[in-house]
Amino acid sequence: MSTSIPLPGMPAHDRTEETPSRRGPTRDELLAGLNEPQRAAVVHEGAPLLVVAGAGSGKTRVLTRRIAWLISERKAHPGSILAITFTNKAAAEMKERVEDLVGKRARIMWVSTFHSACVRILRKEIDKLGYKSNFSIYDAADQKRLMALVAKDLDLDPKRYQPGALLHWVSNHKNELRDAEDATKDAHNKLEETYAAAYTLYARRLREANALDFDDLIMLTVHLFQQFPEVRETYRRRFRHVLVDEYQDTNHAQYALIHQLCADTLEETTAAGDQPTERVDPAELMVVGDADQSIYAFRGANIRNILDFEQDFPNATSILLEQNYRSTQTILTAANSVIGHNKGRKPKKLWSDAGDGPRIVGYVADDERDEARFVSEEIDKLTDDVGLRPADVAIFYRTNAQSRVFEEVFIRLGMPYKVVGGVRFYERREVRDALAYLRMLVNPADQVSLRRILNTPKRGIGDRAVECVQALSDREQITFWEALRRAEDAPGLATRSLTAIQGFVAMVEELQSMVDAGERADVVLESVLARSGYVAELEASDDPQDETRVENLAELVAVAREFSDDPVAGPSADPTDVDAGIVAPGLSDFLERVALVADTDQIPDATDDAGVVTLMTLHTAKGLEFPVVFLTGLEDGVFPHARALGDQPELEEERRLAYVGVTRARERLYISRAVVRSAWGAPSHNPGSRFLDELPVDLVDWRRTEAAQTRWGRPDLASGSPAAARLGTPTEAGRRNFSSAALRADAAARAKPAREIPSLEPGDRVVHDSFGMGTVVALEGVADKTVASIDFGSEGVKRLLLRYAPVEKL
DNA sequence: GCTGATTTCATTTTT
DNA sequence: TGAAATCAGC
Repeated sequence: MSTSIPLPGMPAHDRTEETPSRRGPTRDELLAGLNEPQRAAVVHEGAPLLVVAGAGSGKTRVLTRRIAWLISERKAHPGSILAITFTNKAAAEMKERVEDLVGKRARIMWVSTFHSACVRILRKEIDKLGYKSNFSIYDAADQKRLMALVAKDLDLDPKRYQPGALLHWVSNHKNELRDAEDATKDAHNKLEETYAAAYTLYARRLREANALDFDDLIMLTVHLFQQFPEVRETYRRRFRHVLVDEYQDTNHAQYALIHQLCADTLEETTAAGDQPTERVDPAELMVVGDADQSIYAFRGANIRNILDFEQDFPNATSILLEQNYRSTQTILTAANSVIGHNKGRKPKKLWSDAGDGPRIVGYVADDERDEARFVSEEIDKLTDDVGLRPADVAIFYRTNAQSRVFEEVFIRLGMPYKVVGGVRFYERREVRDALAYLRMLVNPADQVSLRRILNTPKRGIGDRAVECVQALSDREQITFWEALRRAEDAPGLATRSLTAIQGFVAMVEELQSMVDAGERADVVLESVLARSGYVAELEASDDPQDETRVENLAELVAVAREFSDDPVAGPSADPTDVDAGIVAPGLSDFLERVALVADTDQIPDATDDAGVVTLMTLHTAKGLEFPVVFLTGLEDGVFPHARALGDQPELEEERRLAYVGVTRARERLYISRAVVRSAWGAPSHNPGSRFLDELPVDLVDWRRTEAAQTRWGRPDLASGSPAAARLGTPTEAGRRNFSSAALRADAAARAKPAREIPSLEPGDRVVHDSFGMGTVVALEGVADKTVASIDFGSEGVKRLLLRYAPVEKL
């Protein structure tokens, strides 16, 4: 396999096709409509550059114009540009926009996600690390299954060591570039030793399966560069310009990768070695991001990367983009005010010259259904009075589960909507099954996929048979697949099972010969579905769910067909791959695309779904904007989430999430909460979100407050009763916000008379006679019926009736 | 080996 | 509340 990357300029063939009619854009065109700092970022030369881009400050514009500028003005070869985004969708958009500016030659740029870029590199180089280049890529569900197997093999108590927790731990290590060996060395207690053991076995199983998980893609690329400086230099020579979007969401491994490619001083990996590799000047680096929008710390993103950029890359400069082109000043002031409560952030104040716009509208609902009803009525009003379309409206919530109430109420009221996210297409059981078939055809060593489909549909190969085959594979040191092929050698295998296995092996081998013959992905897929009896089983079923399953599979076939038909879908789009012998997109290209591309985004396009309201979590909302935004469920325990209440860093992340939510709105922002919300069956009484207290009072027009509910029952919805409105004004409320702080104190006071019930609020530290120290997470009920959910750390979260529970406030 | 019943346990998730 | 995972019982 060809391992060297042709240098920029070497593959001349891509230029021949270029349409000479299209003259490149002029300097003025490239800089048109940019403000001063934006312009500075576009034309910046030399030292590493950090662009701190507040929400809506036009960062995508800066990125695309800069790339166009590099190509057009500074004569950079497109092949020498590496631009990293966090989603494939963003990558595709950026590529398209640059192409619009400078023409087709932009196509050979590497505009991709970290993961795609790494896969591309690893497919060429991974043999150096002892893997085969047809490696499988395991997603979260595969990882979980594999880790569950590992835990079972190690005889770990599934209560104490949950696969999810183990994986999280492993993932953290990988993100820190620490392999299983490092983890084992650093294990200082029994617990860590067990975790390290799980990591070790998990890593071994992955390797045996010739599979990488998402974290491996990055970590192994970094390891590759560290262990093979000459490979690294090849890529350093190639990429003269590196641009990274959403830099605040990079983890350590990703940072290290960038550092490998762009830093001036490389750690002394070569010093110990023999022949010093020839040094290459560092690439020009520009990173763009906004620390205030870092909301993926829970997944390993390290906000320090952006905060410490100037230390990490000496003589770096930074540019601050504060002018916002999206929202009204009211919305920005609210956003600035909320985010201002985070500590240790670099000061940044968004501003706009779009005018103040309408005030923020607040609403306190009786319960979550009432909240949904309010939202729906308000949307109706907006469409009638202001001429907005439902598509202009987005509804955000903290957790996916909250979408259900909206769906129920919207269906009843006839409000058209679309939920984005939730159970995704590629996570559906039938889709995963089908993909598992395809993956094991390409990479038979892929044990997780193989075992997933071995008995799906049911063909009489049960646990017992699997154990026998596993024993054989262990004894003979062969892969599970090899063991299946030699099943007749497996002791203790029932004849029945053996026949079933042989039938399965024959079927797979036949399908594999299709793959080897280079058959199209959709054709292979259809054969798999037919030959395996998978579709037949679903069609025979009378479960209505199975009907949609068949439809989903048809959809998957359609996706595969479209992919196979698309001449630029495969790696052949990159001329440097042509000499590697890869021509048409094949099955493995399809699998790669599927593994690395999340759902082809279902966010309604303004043009084709004009009549649909969009519902999504705050996380999915990042990067989007809507004329009208409803921020719902603003309750302590919901948003901020209960798990974050007792923890400062997590609380700050929640606050950034709130900041992201608020800044999605262009013109109108609604904030709402429910006094009572049914969570997991039992209704609970939630205090208002502390973020509500952080909004400037005069910016919010409270249509209804909690006081309105408790004192007057059904409120006047149109504009708020005079009394309620008065209570919402700063003067009457004693210049306090009408939400949590005041009301929490109120509730506590009213709860007092009963007896010695401690007056608690979420976040309070308490001590319990037998559970020890804990943090109050939530409160339900009033007076002597108050039930507190208290997190006792390792003891778990307990729900205690305060009247009896021996708890004491600290 | 397969099935219905019971039990368990619930963030966010660009890749 | 509801989905998924595990467990008896056939």
